[in-house]
Amino acid sequence: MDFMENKKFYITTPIYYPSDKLHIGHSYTTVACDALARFKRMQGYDVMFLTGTDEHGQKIQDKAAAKGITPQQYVDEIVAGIQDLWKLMNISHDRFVRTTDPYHVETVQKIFKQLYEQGDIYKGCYKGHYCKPCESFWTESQLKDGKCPDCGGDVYQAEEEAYFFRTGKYAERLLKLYKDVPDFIQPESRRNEMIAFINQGLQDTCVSRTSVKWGIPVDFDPNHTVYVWVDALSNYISALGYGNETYNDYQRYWPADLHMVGKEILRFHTIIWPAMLMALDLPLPRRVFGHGWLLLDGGKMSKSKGNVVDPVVLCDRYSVDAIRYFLLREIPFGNDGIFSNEALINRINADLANDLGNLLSRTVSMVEKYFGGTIPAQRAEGEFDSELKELVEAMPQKVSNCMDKLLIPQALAEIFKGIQRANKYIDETAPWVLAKDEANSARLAGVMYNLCETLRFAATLLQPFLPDTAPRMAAQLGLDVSTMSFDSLVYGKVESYTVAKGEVLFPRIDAAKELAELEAAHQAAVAAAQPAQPVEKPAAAENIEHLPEVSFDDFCKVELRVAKVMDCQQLKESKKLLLLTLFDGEKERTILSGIAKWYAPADLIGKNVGIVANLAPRPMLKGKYVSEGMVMAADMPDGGASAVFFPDDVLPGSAIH
RNA sequence: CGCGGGAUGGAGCAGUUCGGUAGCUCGUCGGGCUCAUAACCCGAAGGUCGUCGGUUCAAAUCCGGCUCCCGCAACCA
Repeated sequence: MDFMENKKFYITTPIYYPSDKLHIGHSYTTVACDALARFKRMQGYDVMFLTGTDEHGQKIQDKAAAKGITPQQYVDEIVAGIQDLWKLMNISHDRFVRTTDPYHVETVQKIFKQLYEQGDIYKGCYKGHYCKPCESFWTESQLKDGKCPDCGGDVYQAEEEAYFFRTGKYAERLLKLYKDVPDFIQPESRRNEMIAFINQGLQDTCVSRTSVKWGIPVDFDPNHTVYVWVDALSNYISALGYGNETYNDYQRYWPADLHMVGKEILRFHTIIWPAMLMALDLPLPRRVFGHGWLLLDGGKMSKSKGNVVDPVVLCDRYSVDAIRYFLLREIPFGNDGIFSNEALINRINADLANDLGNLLSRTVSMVEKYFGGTIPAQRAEGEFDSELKELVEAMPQKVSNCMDKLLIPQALAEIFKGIQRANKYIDETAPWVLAKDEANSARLAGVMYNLCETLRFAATLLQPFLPDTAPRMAAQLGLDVSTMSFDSLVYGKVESYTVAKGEVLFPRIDAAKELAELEAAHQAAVAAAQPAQPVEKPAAAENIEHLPEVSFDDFCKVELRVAKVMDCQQLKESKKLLLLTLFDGEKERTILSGIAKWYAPADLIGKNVGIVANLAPRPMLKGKYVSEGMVMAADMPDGGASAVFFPDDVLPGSAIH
């Protein structure tokens, strides 16, 4: 066992972008990493668990400006909230890197300079289109009809001088990497996607901006700031002290054993990041895992469905460990999982309350009742023992194997198999029958001992997943938490137990009542949104983004008019678009509107809607149609749209101001 | 023919590589037990494995056609 001591394990979460509060999805990623980190620590690994925040960029610059504070003030505030959340959720990160930390800045500047000097970064001219929300530059060919291919939002012409990283140069080596190290990208299905992406032709990556002020300056060319990739991805080594003197752990921990990322950023971690490291001639991370997303009931996040997705609210209501358990147990390996209050309550009741909590409760009660709290040394074996014992003894290795393969839900399932087997064992041995005859005392003691051993194994193995609960179990079992290491999982190692009944581990939730309460809260919210007598402050749209002020003259350049929908068709070529024929007071015009998901043609025909009348006509669907304007609609919280209607007595062509 | 994923008892999923009694969790119903958090244990009902056809002694599994759903992409000015 001693030679294990020097093995290290370096695991990272993505660094989160602090433009808004984090949601339950971020919690999922971080909790998964935390469980892995804690598990490895328990196994005696020298663990470095890194998380942090990616704090630069146009979006944050804008948000701060809108609030009238500096970007630094803005991110400081949000980052404090993130750190509070991790504290609440018992995240055991060893280090928290912020890309605004001076040491990180120093490292990024050094890396940038080195790559430039050796020719992997070159200066070019970017004749591109920039999308603010996505913080992305797009080439002409990438643009979709002049729109951002990611979000479909506005892009504006940006002809700026920029530095580029020669990603394309490393295409072959990347493909070879995927081939030589099959585990590099996980789950495996995603590897093929990355290969396909590279085979489409890798373009060089733009790595600087002159238009964004809130970023790390390129020290040898101060007009430029470093753009996201070199800045953000470098956190994984800057936080170890690579390129700076603040830390000195690079030799000890690099390369990373696991970069855990969401599937949406897997590409950057499996292409740009390794390419950068190749250019720097540094070792490559061993594994990048792209996990699935936590989807909400019905596919999309929707407050109207009564889903509470704020992790703080959930933790307050159901306890941190309950949420941790749900996240780790419910999301299948590499796939998306569904979050619903019902599933959450179900999991808590079925697994944590009924199986685990109740097993501890009934075991401790019996030891107190039959033996005054201490199991006597005189113990007899009997029928059913071997099956339970074998299962429990095999548990640590099975759990460990699952964790190595990142099968976290299965790892938990293995532990709960033991718990369920112990519940059955109680039924089989019927201790209450044994207790009736003093002659059975030794056998009864044996049964209690086996139950306590099972619970000890379970508590020990659950520590990484349920860091609050495991010590509470230990306390009731009379165990010292500090002795509960992975190595201590030898059946029979603990000689005896003196238990002490404690409070219920996980109170059972009355599902019907709870769901009714949530529904009531939802109804109340709906009622509040109705125009009550005094208008109450309604729930508001989230993440309101402001645009720069415009002059009245500029506003007048936009021609808003009422038009009547004469005809409307669902297009075969598109699921999202409706083809509208509108009478604008003078003539009929055609507009394609992306509201097909929310309106049937019959909902619209004959109605008066608001349109933007002087928008430049745009060819759509490969030029098959030309859209001459835009139908006004409000964004809905569920991602839908609500069109602007006018009463029938408003005449088509009427101007809107 | 844009790329990919999926369709299995009421719900959520496994099984499909290398054909051969269709399995798990939750829910439902019945029974048992009383140590325990109305918990636990056992049993039952419930599926022509999306559809049509092919190969085969035998197909959820292999082959082909089709339908529907979900991402992404085309695109929601």
